[in-house]
Amino acid sequence: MPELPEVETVRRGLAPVFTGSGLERVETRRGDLRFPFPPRFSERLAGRRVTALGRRAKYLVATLDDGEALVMHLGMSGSFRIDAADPQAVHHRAASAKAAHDHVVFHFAGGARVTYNDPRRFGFMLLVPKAELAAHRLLAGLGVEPLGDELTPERLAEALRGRKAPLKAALLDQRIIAGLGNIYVCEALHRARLSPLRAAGELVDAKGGPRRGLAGLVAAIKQVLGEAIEAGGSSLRDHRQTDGSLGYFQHSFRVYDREDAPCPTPGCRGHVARIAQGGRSTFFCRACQK
DNA sequence: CTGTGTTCCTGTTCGC
DNA sequence: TGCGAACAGGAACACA
Repeated sequence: MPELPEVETVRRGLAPVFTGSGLERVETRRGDLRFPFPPRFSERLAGRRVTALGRRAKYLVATLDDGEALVMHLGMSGSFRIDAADPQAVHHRAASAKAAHDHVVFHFAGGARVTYNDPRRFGFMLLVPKAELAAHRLLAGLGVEPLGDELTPERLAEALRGRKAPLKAALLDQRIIAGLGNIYVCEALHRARLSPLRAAGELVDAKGGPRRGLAGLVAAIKQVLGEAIEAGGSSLRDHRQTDGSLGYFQHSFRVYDREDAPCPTPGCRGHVARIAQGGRSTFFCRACQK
């Protein structure tokens, strides 16, 4: 379930392993995921050390000691599994492993392994020279990171000015805010009490500044992502979990996948509706989201 | 430039 | 129980 909080959770879980020992060997079990693997992928990684594991939007970026960067995207169904060098962990893994869609295995010098599994193969891996990262076609157009200081009501107003697309579509657009997906857009709009159907530009005043409501949206986005990361972090502490996709936060969804449930907004008597926007499900409350 | 629809792929769930 | 249809967390790309 890789939106920003899930990718960040994965990053935190993988970082100690990736930056611990050098890469001894990397196996690919097929020639491509969404895209073909880069030429000589395994050879270019073997013997390298990962100096840092970062994240940009929903991309994981492993910086290598030779000036390249391994960029990884989980698509819709990608997940990583850690098999520690610890024999007990290996033993447990043997009982629960399902290797059907294991496409890449990273073998580290200390004996640890990290396996990338992706049934739908919408994920991909790239090798990009560090100096060209910012200009890479997949990363160059990305909008602001929603966590941290860059995302402000003023900045968002600038990006939404004149937009006729519905708020739902605008927030899913990675060129505006980088890292939101279907779940967290629904959740943030509900918390901000804004309708996903509203034209995005309506939240911007004539001078291009933020209207009332935009500050609330920014706060809701940061809040829901922050809470999700906290919850995801607590579930990833258990590395024996074979499927990195469960996270405790799914139990905290207020509207996502809750069609017909009573609206959780205090005092609201509405129910969660489900509509399609751009071919994807939107969950919201018509009564309190305006 | 902006907005919308299609497409990649497999697994799971739902209605008959 | 079986079986086809609908749907799933993303986003590049084509096109009006």
